[in-house]
Order: sequence, then structure tokens, then C-alpha cells
Amino acid sequence: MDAFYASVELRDRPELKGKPVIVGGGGSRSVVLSATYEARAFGVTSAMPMARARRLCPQGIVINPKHGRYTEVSATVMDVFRSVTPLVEPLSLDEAFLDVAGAARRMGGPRLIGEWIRATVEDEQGITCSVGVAPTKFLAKLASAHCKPDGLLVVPATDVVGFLHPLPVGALWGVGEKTEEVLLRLGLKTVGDLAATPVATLQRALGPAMGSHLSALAWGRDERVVTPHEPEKSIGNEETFPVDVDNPEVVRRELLRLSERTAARLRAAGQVGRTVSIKVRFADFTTITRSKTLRESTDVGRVVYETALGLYDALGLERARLRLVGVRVEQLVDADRAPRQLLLGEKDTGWREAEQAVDRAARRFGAGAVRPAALVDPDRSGDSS
DNA sequence: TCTGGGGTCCTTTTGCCC
DNA sequence: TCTGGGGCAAAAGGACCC
Repeated sequence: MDAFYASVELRDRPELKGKPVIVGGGGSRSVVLSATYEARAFGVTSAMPMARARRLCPQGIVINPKHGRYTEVSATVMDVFRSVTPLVEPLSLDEAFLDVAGAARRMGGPRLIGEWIRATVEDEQGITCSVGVAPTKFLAKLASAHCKPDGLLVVPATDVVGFLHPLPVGALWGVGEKTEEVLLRLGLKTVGDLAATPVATLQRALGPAMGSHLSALAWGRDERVVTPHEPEKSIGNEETFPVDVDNPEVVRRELLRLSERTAARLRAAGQVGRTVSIKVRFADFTTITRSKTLRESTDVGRVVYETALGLYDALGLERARLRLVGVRVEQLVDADRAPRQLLLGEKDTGWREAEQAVDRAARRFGAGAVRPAALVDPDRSGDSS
């Protein structure tokens, strides 16, 4: 999709069409999630701090993100994709790879399929998208970026090198600011330059994996196939405080909230995880992580919290000013095939069952219907909670 | 300019065992 | 008893993507 979040907002509020629209949080510490091309003309880009975007584009109309809406539109668009082929690999809410080799005969070739998708999505959802067609995922991704917005580009196998080699190295998927800097220091400006460089040189500069990866991509080689439904590897939540926090009690309460939320998502996904990690970002933006691997996988908020709390307390940050904390659970496996070790003399705390009951209450009465007492806002404790 | 929140993958370091 | 090194898993950090 082109400027996905902003396009959805424009679709819902047509009177904003043609105006510079910026989707992003209202808070002072938020960033731009999406911006219309009218706003981009002022230099606004995604991931830019909102404060800066406002300065660059004071007339821009700022809209708070409505994540639920984007998820809905995304689901219907993905359904359009799946009507073409079951081989759909969503990359994010607004992007997917389709392997159309099998559908080509039925639907008349990749270009026609691409045009059909573009027309159907615009028809049904009123938003535009761009389609890249190529022999590999990586090239298709570059092709779609190249023809944005509202375009279609076919890169036939015979034109791969001609398309690829003039591009700047930064255009490659996986080459960000740091890698680009290293490459430019080596005098490598285009993908063609990269292709002409010995693999060993790239590996010395970028590490073995990145070196051979980029070398292959520079020649259009990419073995990765379209795989619908990759299993998730971790689930977590993190939050930036509105202002820096130096009170450990506030941090601990936040860790509790994040742990409960993360564990609820694990249970909803039917997964358990064995490693709990926390993330702490200090006022100066330096960030550290600490993790602990448990003897047994869990989806219990209390267990996640106690582990997270132990990691946090071990840091001894009594006076530090923190900007963000996060909790994540890794090494996920399906709950029903996780080895459940029954230890001799283990006492059954019953937390798992208690939290499953909380999940049911939340489904009936809404999220937050039942929550730890520490998370009940004292100013509102007299109301329905 | 003052930097979100959800992730993945890779590299390096560290501790442990043999 | 001390030293070294290979192999491994866990831990930590960092780059990158949308």
C-alpha cells in the first residue's frame, strides 16, 4: 500500500484529500507513522520525530493513529491477495509477497495479476498500492519501491542486472544508515560497485553473513521463497514514558503492566516462551537489555513479571532517569506441545488458571475488567472497577 | 532533530564443560 | 596444578525493517 495509514485516514475523511496529512501520536515524544505525499513534499518522512515534522510542515493535519482500522483494511486487502494464490507472505500490515507462478496460467501472467490486484484494492478500499514483479522476493521488493506511488514495475529475469546495478547501495533491503556508511567509506556507491567487489572484502568490512548476503543480492541472487505463516519467535511490549521516570516504584508497576499484557498475548496466541528479557532505555537514549532463561516455558503473567522484576532489581538503578522499559518473551513454542515438567513436590500456584479466568472475563466485559490491584488507578478506584 | 513500538537477524562476549 | 582451546548455550548489543 502507498502511505498506508495516511491513505486509510483519507479514505475515511475524503475532505482531507490533497492536503498534507501526517499520522502520528499526539504526545510530545511520538514519531511520524505515515504521511501523505503532499506532506512528504515538505520533507516529512516516516519515523521522523513529530516535533520536527510539525516544524517542517506547520500546515500539516496531524491525525492520531487508529490501529484497529488499519488492521481491518489490511485483512480485507490480504484476502484479495489470497484470492489470487494461497502463497501469500505478509511482511507487515501493508505489504506482502505473492508467489504467482501457479496462478499465472489461470489469471494471465504476472503483469495482468498485478494490475488486477491494484484495480481491485482501489475499487474495494479506495486506496492505491504499488506492485513489483520479479523473479525473486528481494527484486520484487525493490521494484515496488521503485514504482511508488500507484505504480507497477515488471523486472524480467533478463533485465535484473540492468535494473539493479545503477541503484545506490542504500536502496538495498537490509542496507541502512550504518551499513551504507561503511560501504561509502570503501568507495562503493552503487549496487554495481558492490557486485564488482570480492566477497572476502565485503565480509571483512561487514561480517561473514552480511558480506555474502549483499554480494549475492548485488547479482540478483536470492534463494528465499515465499512462505505463508512463519511462526513467531518472540512477543513483547514496551513503552516510552511521557516524561523520564526516576521512581523505581513507577518502573516496577510499568513492568507489571507490560508483563501481564505480554502474557495475555502469549495465551491468546496459544504459545509459551522460555526466555524473559527486559529492555531499559535511559534518559540519554542508551539502551540495555537483560534476559533470563527459565527451566520451563511459561505464559503466566506472574512468572514473567517476577522474572522481569528480578532482572530490573539486579541492575540497581535507584536514581537513574529512565525513558522506556520493555518486556519480551522469547523461544516460543506452541503451548500444547511444550514439555511440562512436573517436579517432585512442586506446588501448583494456580496462577495459570487464574489468568485464564481473567482472559475469559476480559472477553466478556472488556480488557482491563480484572487486573492486579497495583494497576488499579487510585483516583478511580471507586468506580466500576 | 531529539528520537515509537512491533519485530527479525547477526555478532560478540561470557561462562561452562571437557 | 596450571594453562589452553574447542564447542556450546546463554546473554548482550546492535543494525535493520515497517
